Amino acid sequence: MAHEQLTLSFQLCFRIYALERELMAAYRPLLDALGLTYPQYLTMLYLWEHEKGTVGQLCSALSLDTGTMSPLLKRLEASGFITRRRLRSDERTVEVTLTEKGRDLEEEALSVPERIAGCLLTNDKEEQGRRYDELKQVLDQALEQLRTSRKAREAAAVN
Amino acid sequence: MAHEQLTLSFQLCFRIYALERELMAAYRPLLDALGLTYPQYLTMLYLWEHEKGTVGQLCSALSLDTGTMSPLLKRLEASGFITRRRLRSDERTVEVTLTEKGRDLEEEALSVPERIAGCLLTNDKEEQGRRYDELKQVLDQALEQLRTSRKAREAAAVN
DNA sequence: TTCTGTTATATTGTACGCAACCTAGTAGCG
DNA sequence: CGCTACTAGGTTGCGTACAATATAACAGAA
Repeated sequence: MAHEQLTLSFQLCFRIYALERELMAAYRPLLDALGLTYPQYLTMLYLWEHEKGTVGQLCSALSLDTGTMSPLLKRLEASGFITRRRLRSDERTVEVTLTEKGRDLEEEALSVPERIAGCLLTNDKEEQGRRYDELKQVLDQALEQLRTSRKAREAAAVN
Repeated sequence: MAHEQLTLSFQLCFRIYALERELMAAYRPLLDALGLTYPQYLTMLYLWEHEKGTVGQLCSALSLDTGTMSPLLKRLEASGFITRRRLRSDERTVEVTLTEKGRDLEEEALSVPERIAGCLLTNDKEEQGRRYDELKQVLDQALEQLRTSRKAREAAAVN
């Protein structure tokens, strides 16, 4: 029966789709308090670690298109967390830098990861470790598999 | 160090976020051929199984807002896959039904799940079973955990 | 130097996803 | 019947995502 075929991969894919949205719902109240969205938060995490970066580096770090990143950075700039300026050495590339306000935000964001870990894993600190490893490994396998087959598709499309 | 704290839950969350987009990228070429997006495909899956349903039932089945579902259904109607009409018994509720064209689409969509399974898991049929169970279980645990803590948050917000 | 191809980013258009709000229809109660 | 509360969907506004296209700057060859 057709529905047998459906259930296997459908069950996984729908769970991944649902999990992502449920996770965003967990982040939302925490990030709202900081005035950030999740992709903006990821951008700030990158900048808190590296202090600055080009648009291309940010796109590649978050696997995002310039069509997503470009307006996102404009909004972060409008919020006063970053500044953007073209490099004199190469006027094509735009360098993003933290402002004082952006740097200060890191302190407020310090509690976010732990609070999310509580939502996503469990409150039992001991159990957290086990689940963390398991989840991470399984997610990595799936990601790796998808990326591999995407590359295969893209290579095939050229021929 | 702050980055120790960050890495734990960040590593998981970013993987979930990335995995969802990578999965959508795998579906995209397959669904493009059918003239569907992934949420539209999920809607059609529901209708292929149940033949019809109210907007509320679809929202609840896919965990989507009316703000998402309502325009999505309009687009499916514009594509000729479904029709919408208000029930005479209760003029508030809108019933969605497959058209002939919508029903016919199921046949074309039959190969999608298997092809996705190949991208997401592996081509080795035997290995697929193991990975499937593992992934499903881990995703369910995470989903369950997030939903539980969301309900706790919402209950706390009332008080 | 000029032409050509490439690179880095920006813009446009379409479709989610969700919060907040709106509206019409229904139900219950006096 | 008239009032109120509730329910089912729809609308608006904002922020992603991403394909497709555009633009300006750079780099290398003729």
